Amino acid sequence: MATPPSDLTGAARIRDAALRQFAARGVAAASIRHVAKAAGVSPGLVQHHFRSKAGLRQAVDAFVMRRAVESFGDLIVEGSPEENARKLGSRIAAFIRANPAVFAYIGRSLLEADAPGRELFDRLLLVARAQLDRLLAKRLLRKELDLEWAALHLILINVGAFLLAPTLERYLGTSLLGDTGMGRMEKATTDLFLKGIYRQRTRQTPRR
Amino acid sequence: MATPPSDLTGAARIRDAALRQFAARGVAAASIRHVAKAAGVSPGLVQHHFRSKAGLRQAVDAFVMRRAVESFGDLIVEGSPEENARKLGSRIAAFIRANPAVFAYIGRSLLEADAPGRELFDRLLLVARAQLDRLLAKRLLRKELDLEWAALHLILINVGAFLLAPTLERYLGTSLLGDTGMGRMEKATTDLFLKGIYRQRTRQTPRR
DNA sequence: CGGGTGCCCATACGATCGTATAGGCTCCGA
DNA sequence: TCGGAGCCTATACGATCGTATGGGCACCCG
Repeated sequence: MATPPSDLTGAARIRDAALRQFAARGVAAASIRHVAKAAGVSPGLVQHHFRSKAGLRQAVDAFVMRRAVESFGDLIVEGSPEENARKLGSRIAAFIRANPAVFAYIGRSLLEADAPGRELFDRLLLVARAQLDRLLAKRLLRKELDLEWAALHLILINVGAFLLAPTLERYLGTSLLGDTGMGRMEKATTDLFLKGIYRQRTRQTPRR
Repeated sequence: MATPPSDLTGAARIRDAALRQFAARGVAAASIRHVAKAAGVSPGLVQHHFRSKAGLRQAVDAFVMRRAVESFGDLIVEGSPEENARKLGSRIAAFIRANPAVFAYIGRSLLEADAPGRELFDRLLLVARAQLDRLLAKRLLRKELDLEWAALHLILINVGAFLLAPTLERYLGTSLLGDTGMGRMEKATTDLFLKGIYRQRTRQTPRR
């Protein structure tokens, strides 16, 4: 109501409402009329600014990608594996905390394996792969690591957690977004990537 | 056309078609008319056997639950962490290979956090937790491991992979269900749980 | 032989979807 | 002053959804 400054007028308000509706209901289930009502405008205005529903989704995708790139584009690599793992983990956690709707939308979008969802996935994967490549260049990764699957694991765990957030929260008893819930997930996931789940063996590492 | 034997007449054929359609498109997006066409019957017959779409979903849920329980109830634990990780991985892989549609539907169902989805999740989690508890009793797990999140990680990676299967397959270039695709995912995931992704440090690991 | 009980199909109804179209309001420059 | 451009609303159309209803056809028991 308080007419937030510049950006949040007109199309931007619709775009934000669409992001939230898409994330909450899924792109297919969120109708233009829903989005319009959530944004407090008429359905016709949605078509006016974005030609069609596909156009609206394109705008949302572009917005999401902008946020993702500016949040993960500048990760630096230095120090021990432990430092890096924790840094990556806390960076992801911070992004989720700051952009919960954006993150939820990413998960939804990947589900619908249509063209926009695929492109979003490709670009997300590029970010993950870039980070892994930097770690690889610093020789911080296991030698036989399957790089492609490692990137997928990163995405699956984080995105998956938010796709199933309502279910997970019921199980864990706390909000996934809260400080305690987020911290716990961050630590568990970081430890998984760092050490796996099994007891450390006195490595003789018998090379296959 | 070839009039499949006994079970696959009438309602069963509709139920199977519904399972596949629900898994592929999501429950909301798969219409009764789609299901009917996939089953080769008229839309009216679907209502006749299952009163409504909710009734149809109930039938599918019951069928899926039966399959899941009979497939994971008897996991045994023995041997080294490596053995156990590989055994668990291959068991999951075998189930997925044998029941791809069932597994995909489970993922979809978890997404919709309604009552059937929640119950499915609870029972799935029970299986994962039971397996971890058995590993714990054998002292095969890291001491400070977050057991609840470890179970979630197991589910997230496997379920998530299949939720995003079409997208992943395009990226990996092979079918997730094929021998090569499945084997690669199995190995990568097992290795993640076994060793994480980072280079093994020259562990001084002073006992425990 | 006659009537009922399961399968199965065809049609219809109201709601909601995406989209097209036309009309108002405001504001600014010629 | 006035006319066009940009934002916004209202209404209408065809398609598709879930569901209700009624009618055929086969088979079986009286």
